[in-house]
Amino acid sequence: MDEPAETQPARIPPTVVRRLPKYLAHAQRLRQMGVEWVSSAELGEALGLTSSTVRQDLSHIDFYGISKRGYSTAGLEAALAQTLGADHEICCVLIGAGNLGRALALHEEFARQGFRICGVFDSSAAVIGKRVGKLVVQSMDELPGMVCGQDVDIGIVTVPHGAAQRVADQLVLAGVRGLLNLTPAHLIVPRKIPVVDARVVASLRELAYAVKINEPRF
Amino acid sequence: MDEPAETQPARIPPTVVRRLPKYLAHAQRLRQMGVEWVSSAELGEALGLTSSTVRQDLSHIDFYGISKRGYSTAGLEAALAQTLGADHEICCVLIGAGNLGRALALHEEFARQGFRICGVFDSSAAVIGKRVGKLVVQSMDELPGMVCGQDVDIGIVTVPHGAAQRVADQLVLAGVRGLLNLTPAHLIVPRKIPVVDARVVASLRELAYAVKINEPRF
DNA sequence: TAGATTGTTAATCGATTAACAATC
DNA sequence: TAGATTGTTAATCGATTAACAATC
Repeated sequence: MDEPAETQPARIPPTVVRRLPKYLAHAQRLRQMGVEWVSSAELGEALGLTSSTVRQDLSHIDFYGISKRGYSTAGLEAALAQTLGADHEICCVLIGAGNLGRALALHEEFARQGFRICGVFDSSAAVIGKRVGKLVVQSMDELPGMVCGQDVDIGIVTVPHGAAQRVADQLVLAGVRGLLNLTPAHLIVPRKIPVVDARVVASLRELAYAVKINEPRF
Repeated sequence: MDEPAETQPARIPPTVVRRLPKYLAHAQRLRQMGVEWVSSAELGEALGLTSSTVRQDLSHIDFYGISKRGYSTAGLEAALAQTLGADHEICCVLIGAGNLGRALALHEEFARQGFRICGVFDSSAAVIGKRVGKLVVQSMDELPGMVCGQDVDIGIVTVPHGAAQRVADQLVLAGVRGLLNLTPAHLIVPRKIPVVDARVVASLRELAYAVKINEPRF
């Protein structure tokens, strides 16, 4: 009924949100390397942006630089982690225990970055019951129980194109709050459920086009 | 010295290029399902775009729809494949034979879509010589020979953050024409070499933020 | 023919860059 | 202090949407 009273409810433009993880990764790395301060010009050079874009972007988070010194790497890291919600673990389930799915489940970088895979599911009897690291591939029937029992936030979809929409429906029904889509399909879900696409083949196509434009071979 | 005489040299805006692979995947699928015609409104609905965006996007490729019927799925697929260079095989090398790298090398979808992995490389003696499907992990010393011998277009980088820039330098030196970056690093390369980022962790962060904004839990 | 759907132009919207006063 | 670097406003640039004449 009132105006939003909390600090920082202001929504950050999508294009800026997409860059914030890059600043976070870079700030993390600089701090680990013992660098204490970084300027917008240095950040821009490291990430392929103008210093102007960097300052605009960082003006969206609750953190300020200091004239003549720049940004504290530790402070920047903390503020970005807080804004992005990277300061606590997030629980994910992964659907599709093919090569790609199993590799993602085993990818230590996810756990290091706070994304815990707490379940791997598949519909094929051939893989149900097999181990993937410390987990065992479960049947799709067990999905709803795990999602509501363990407060699962995110579903990662790594199934073939033809199965993708059905799996997305099951995940939404089970109650996940967002989907990471690694399939070629476009997933249709209720408006309240965000979907982020991470399609490697599409990225390869985009790259192949850029390569071709540079100096056509055919 | 002359004006560009070829057809279609006009450069397509980056934002459109990024959507073309989606149209291609969808047109492929529709054709396979036996659907012969599709309207801009249907394409938009299937891919989460307005019909206006669809018509604008398709105006950049050398293909025309027909009033009252829409676009021929087969014609659309062919024109998009031609524009994107998806009508011939592209040879890739993959650097980094960890979980993710091996999974990508084994991912049949790449081959199906015309991206042939013709070499897997790693700098760690522990994995050199091991099999990955039909390939054997090679030492980085053998990279330059393979790239120029086999006309390799694309290098796929799947190594840890700290090794990414060094590997990118080696790939560029060896002569690849574009890089697909799956590491958290931002790669700095000569202006003529396009880089496309496909960072799964960054995508997860973006998603986690969207989820948090929807209904904050913390 | 009448109606639906295209291709394209013009209007709106959003993102990036430039510029500069404030400030450490 | 003088100089460098921020935060922010204004200007530019590009992308999306709306509108509509052309046309099958």
